[in-house]
Amino acid sequence: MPGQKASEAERQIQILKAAYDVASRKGLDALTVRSVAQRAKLSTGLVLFHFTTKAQLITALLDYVLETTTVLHVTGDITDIPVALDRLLALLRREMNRLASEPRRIRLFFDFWAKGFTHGRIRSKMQAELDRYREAFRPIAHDVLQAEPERFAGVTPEGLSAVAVSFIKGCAVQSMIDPQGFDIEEYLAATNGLLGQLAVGATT
Amino acid sequence: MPGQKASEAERQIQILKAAYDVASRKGLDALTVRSVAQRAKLSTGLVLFHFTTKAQLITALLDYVLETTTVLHVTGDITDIPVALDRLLALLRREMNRLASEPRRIRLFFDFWAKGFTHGRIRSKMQAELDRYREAFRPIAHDVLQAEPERFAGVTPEGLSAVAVSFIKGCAVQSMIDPQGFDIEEYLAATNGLLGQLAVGATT
DNA sequence: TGCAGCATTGAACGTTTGGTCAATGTGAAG
DNA sequence: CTTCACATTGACCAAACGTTCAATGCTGCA
Repeated sequence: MPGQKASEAERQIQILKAAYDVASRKGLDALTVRSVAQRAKLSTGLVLFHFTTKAQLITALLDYVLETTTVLHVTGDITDIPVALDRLLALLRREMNRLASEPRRIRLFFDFWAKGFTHGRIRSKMQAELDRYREAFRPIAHDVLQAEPERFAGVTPEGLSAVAVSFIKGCAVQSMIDPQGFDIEEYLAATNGLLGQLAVGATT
Repeated sequence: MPGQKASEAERQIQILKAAYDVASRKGLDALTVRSVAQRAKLSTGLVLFHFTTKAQLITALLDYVLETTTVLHVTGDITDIPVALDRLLALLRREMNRLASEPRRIRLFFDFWAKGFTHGRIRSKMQAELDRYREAFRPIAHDVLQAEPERFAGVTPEGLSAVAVSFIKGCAVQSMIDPQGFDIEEYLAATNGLLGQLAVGATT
């Protein structure tokens, strides 16, 4: 039964959510115009009526994922931590917890990341997103270095935030493929032992 | 013109190399029985005659990639470095250089990694490979901790090697998507600043 | 030389894909 | 109520896919 109209924006969101559902569960390879239509309980034609082409649907889905996933929110409870290095470690902990708490979301993120190898449009979006993410670490990295300049001589805020981001993404690589064997506390204990102890001694 | 026989092993290798060629250039999505056959200059039928099914060809390609790519060789020139922490840093440097020198190989590695999200057989192989890789870091991590036990109190060899591997894989995440903007020296300077300076002071 | 066994070929098949389109129903305007 | 713009449907298409298979040539052995 054709008909049953809905506003443009509503339908777009409905379809996007269905696409997200399919892709986050079964992977981007399983993202089919038909599979999306089925999950949204719409016809295949309607999906393409609103997004014109599958490529545009994928691009829209990527935007949706980037908007809701990777943004680094430095919330108040972290800003309030007095010692800069503790702030950084708290941020690392929270980001690592996200890996465990929303694995499907982040798997989809990396699914797009891998697709970026061969698809220029996707690559540039992922590249920009990784840059944004690293940039969000910079203020805290800056504070850490300023708190103990003599200790971290030669380390730039850019370098430190790059290392922090690499560390998190590397944890993701391990955690996505082996969620069970991924032990956050072990990672944090090692990181803390490598960086934290001296700092605690220096600032107290 | 049918005929033109070759030994079983020869053909398998020829086909595998063609498969590697296609997958490392265009990605796993472009790995088609036909594309492999075309690059190997064989018929489509012959590819499946030797590998029975596309899934088996992919599995064989994964084995081939894992055998030739991720193995961590701790060569003599690194073993000879006297200070343990310098050994670790040298190893990190060499692994990071690999990211830049064989990007296609490593991109294919991560292409498989992403496919592992949804394919159990691939996932378990990748998981085992990541475990092997981390294990290869353990001896050096052990040396580092033993050289300055009071400095790294509470850090286990397992924890340190896990952090080292995460760092490398995280660099890969950045480097694969943005080879140009990836600055090895900046990463190493930051890492060295975070870890190395104190150690150098302590051991000289 | 002739035969048997197997590697090799390419056409063919069934399925799934992204995309098109005439037909149909819906909701608002007149 | 009629009309009209348009959201919606599902059948349909061509292309590409993995896979099958009868036919065809090699090659080593008798």
